[in-house]
Amino acid sequence: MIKEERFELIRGELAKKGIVDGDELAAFLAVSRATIRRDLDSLEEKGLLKRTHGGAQAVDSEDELPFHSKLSAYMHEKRAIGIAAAAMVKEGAVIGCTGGTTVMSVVKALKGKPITVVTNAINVAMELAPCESAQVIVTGGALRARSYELVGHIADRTLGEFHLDIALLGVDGIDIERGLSTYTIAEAHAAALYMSQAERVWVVADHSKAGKVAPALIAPLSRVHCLITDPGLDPAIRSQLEAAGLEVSIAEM
Amino acid sequence: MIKEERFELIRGELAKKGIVDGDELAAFLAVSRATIRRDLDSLEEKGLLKRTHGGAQAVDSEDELPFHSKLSAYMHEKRAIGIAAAAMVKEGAVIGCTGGTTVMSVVKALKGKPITVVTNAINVAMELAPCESAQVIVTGGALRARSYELVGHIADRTLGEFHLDIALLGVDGIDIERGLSTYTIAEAHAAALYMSQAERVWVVADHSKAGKVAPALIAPLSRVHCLITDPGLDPAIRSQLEAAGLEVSIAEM
DNA sequence: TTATAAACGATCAAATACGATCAATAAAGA
DNA sequence: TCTTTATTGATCGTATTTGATCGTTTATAA
Repeated sequence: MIKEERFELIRGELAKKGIVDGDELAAFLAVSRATIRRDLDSLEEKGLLKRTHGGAQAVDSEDELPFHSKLSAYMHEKRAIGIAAAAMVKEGAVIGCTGGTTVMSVVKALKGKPITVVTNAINVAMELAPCESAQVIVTGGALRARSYELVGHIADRTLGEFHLDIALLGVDGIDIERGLSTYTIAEAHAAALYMSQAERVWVVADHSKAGKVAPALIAPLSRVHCLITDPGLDPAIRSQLEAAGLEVSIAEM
Repeated sequence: MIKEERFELIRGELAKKGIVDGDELAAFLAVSRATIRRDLDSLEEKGLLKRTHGGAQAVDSEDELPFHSKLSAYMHEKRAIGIAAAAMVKEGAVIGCTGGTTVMSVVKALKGKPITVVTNAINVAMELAPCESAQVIVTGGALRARSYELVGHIADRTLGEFHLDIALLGVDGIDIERGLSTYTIAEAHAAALYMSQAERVWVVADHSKAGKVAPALIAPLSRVHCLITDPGLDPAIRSQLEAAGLEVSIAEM
């Protein structure tokens, strides 16, 4: 095992867990703690992580994309949601992923897990491309301008060929009355299709989406099994959602 | 086993794993470590990998970061080829694109043109995603680890639904006798499929690919209409290719 | 606040890989 | 065939990396 190999594995663990422990890394990579410290120093110098006492933590992805950072709202919340949702995924699961920034957070946290991902979002696929542990299926279809989602009959047909354990949906609105919604018809159609193919439906969204209704309706809340969101969720809305039968999971931050 | 054969195998391992270990390579290729070191030195000089202590790692073909640019193999040539090939594309054309760094250069140069692109490479799709002028169709399929290409029956079926004006192929070998070749069977299969759907077949490759034969054969040269390469092409090989009926286009640099 | 345990940085010895050199072998040409 | 050239494997001293051991600093809890 050469140094660069360790670097890659450390980065993988970091992307998966967000924070890593020096002792765990030393055991995992079968090297001494001194070496781990040196490795973490090197990686920090490259700006790929931030040292902490006892280990290291991932740099916020906003640092990775300096010019996009301000555009992305609730960055910190989405990151926490991603880690929480990823922790709920069992090994070997088949997961269908829509596009959207919150889903991307989950996918980043899923790196390194042995799972199968079916997606119509090419940015999701790009994220998992370097990862050998996950099998990735892309639906194909026409690429929506200025988005990263594939739509049309090719996407629909491919999606129909898979059975999913989990449909992982990012939405723009969650409302007691109107259910799930998003901004475009094409995305709503794709989301509905994921739902119909899946055993369980998970929705990931930061708390700002709760109580909102976007133009394109996807499905009522009765079709959703689990919502993973951040601690900012209004307790009143949470009660309503849970009364409607939703399992609400709050990510730790 | 001759030197070039080892080079190909090393590149194959590198493409597969991203990082290779000197000892493993020595055992795998049944040569001494001294030879491996010399091989890695040669390959680094060509910009095909980056030496490290104990082995080597793949150059990051994705990152166009300035300080990585020098490491990318024949980067200057590929840019010139991309511009030249893009200039030959008429508005409204339907182009099928394989993966590979040279094809990516062409795609970058095609930005802004009103065309339709059909591709099984998600990095090609990502490149064109922000672009509103081009219509992009992604074939779908299983994502190959450490590559960005989609393969399998889904990709094949989708490709079969399109008629292409131009098949734009990036290859790893162009040989008078053996024709076009690449490193993996899956890529070769995809390339052959593009050819069968296309009116005209263009091959883009830097001059180092001329005279080379990679493990997986795609098709004989008689099926190719045009080769776009850089001025480094050996005149003798150029004559042979032209004698074989190929239109050889040399990019200005 | 103080005590304790853990992690840190600095340093050194051992292991490993490196580059340079040379002899042996294989391939190409006179 | 003999010579020339290129390539390989082995050897040497050097440089890098690693693991262990110090004393010191930092986090946690009593």
